[in-house]
Amino acid sequence: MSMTIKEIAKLAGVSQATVSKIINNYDDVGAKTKERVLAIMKEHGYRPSYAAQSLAKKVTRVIGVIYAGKINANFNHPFFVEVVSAFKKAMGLEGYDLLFFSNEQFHQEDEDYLARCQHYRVDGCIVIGGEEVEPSVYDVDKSDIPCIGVDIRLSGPKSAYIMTDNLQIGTLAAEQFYMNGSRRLGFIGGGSASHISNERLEGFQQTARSYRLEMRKEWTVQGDFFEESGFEAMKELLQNDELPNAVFAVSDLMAIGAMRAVKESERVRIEEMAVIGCDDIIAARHVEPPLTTVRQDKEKIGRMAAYMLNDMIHGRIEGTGVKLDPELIVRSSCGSKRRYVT
Amino acid sequence: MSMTIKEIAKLAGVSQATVSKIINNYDDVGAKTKERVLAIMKEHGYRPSYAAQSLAKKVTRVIGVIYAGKINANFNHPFFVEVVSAFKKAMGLEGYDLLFFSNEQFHQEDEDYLARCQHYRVDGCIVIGGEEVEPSVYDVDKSDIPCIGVDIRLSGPKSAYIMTDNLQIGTLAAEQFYMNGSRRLGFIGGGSASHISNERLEGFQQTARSYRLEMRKEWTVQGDFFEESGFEAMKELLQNDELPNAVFAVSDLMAIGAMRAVKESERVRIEEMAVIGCDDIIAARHVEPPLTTVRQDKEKIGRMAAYMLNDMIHGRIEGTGVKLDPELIVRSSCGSKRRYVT
DNA sequence: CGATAGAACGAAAGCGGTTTCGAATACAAA
DNA sequence: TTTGTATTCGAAACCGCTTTCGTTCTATCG
Repeated sequence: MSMTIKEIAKLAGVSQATVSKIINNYDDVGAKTKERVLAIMKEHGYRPSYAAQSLAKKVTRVIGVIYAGKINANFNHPFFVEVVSAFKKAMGLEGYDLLFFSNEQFHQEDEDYLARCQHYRVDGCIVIGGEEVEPSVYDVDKSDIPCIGVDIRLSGPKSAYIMTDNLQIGTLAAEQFYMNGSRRLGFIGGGSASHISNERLEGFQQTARSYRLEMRKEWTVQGDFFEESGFEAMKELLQNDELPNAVFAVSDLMAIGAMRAVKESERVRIEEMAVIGCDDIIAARHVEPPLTTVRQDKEKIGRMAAYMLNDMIHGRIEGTGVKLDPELIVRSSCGSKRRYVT
Repeated sequence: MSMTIKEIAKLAGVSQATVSKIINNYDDVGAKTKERVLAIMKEHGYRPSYAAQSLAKKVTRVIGVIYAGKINANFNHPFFVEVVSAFKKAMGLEGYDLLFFSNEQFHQEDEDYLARCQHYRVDGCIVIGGEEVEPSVYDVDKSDIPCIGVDIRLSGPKSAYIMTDNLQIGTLAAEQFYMNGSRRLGFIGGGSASHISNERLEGFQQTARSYRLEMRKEWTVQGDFFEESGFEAMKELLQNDELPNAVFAVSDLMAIGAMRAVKESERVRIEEMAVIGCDDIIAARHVEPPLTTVRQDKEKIGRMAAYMLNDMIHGRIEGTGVKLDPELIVRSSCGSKRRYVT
């Protein structure tokens, strides 16, 4: 077992209080005493108990990380990996560690994540993705711990959110199809319960309409943001008598799966089906053909989430919502050099 | 602020002890009392303080996650993402949450990760990758907290490690090159200080030698496991007067970068350069040409790491080392259908 | 009816720290 | 020498919860 502060104190012939002051850099400790105690601490590899400290100080220096919803948030989804990675780095600079809650036995018991956050008394928390249409269990408003949502709209005085502007995402995709000469547009969504997917669809539809591009409802199918679902979705799409000549998938993973389905089908060649994805994950540029995609600045999202959360923790800002601009990355899966038959 | 157990006790007209017993499911509290207290707790959204609990109980139910070394361990490296994801899931099933330590301000202060683990009094910890040749700072042996290393050999009574058999990895790659008809072999490593990279090289060399395949030392270059370094490494390789006709990179990311370099060069076409990677990350099958790779079972590594750690925590096993078998996945970047000129 | 064994509950001593505030000591100025 | 002012230190209360152990109360039995 680890040593306690009391033992160190005894060893050094001083009081607990003095040792504690040394740990916390108080300035009312003599230089020689300090040195001596420090030496003893080092010699015995003493580390103060975090639990005891945070109990006494009422501060944890820990941020809770919550993967919300069943829809699309996931520890190993490339989009979130990048976001969380940037978030982790930025929070680390501020001295925070990250606590990832297990969600495996979550649904057994009727406790929600926020309860876990309260339980741990984390200084703040980040909720990752998964906004669903039905009212969510994340009753953030009642909580008084600072919370930032990524791809999920959290409201309340101590909560904020950040996401890419989803309407714009849809718009950019549709515009590119127009420029590319595609006239018949399909859509692969992330589930009809997913808010962000629906908003992208909305932007996509609006723009398609204004350019007089054709969209049929049988050309709109839903997946779950992951690759396999994109593959299945495209297979389903290819069942139709008449086909679109372009498809926008709301995630690169699904777009990649969709392209695979096209390649495997004998009905249509990949050159005849323009594809646009969303996110610009690393794999996007490596697939064949390289994937045109609506890029989200994952690094920035993570970093800003950290800044905003940090500000909220220190009472510097009130809860707000931020939307970032997406950026179209044109590659040959829907390059402007190619022309498609209308 | 959250309520305390004392307030709940007062509200319910019972003692602290009774409330605590209810929280911890003791069986010496009356049914009616229990019900009443439970109702009050729910009504006020009471959650016991984790810090206070773990201080009193001396148990944390938290596992520390450490990304070790500067070489290759990284939060967003696809290999580790998969491993940690599986680990997280398995530990979650056991009721553990994961604490990710920030390493951003780590090197400023002279404290090592294990100290952080001790500080938090985590029940166990997992150290991810980054084994280096020089003696590491992870003085695990001195620590008494259960530790499992992934891709890093931890020793000591309370520590174990798990990794894929690196010699075999090298062997499989070389054998495939032989079967494929490649006779001149290049190698892209993960840094000469990386143990796992060096072992793969060793297996590769041994097998190459036994098949009498040619390896020149100028055909062996070092990267850092990430894509850009593979790109640079291949560019460097291509400077040579004479070239290999096959290259084994110790990570898929580097292999992908290397293929990109080949494609961009006018000196040699991608069809003339067989490439094998390692890991079998998701992108491997999607690049063009699809990447032949030595697969590591990332899911299994993560899962087994969890089991082993769990066993160690409960004193069921002593520290050991486990090596898993790799598996060759043949795709067209080095498929057996193609033949290379010797 | 008294004795007795459970059942139900509470007092109090930790767990390992922090922090306030007063005491003791040192040193400078008067 | 006396007084005043820093400087250095420690006693003790507290943070919120767990757990032991003893006490009280109730129900059952001879």
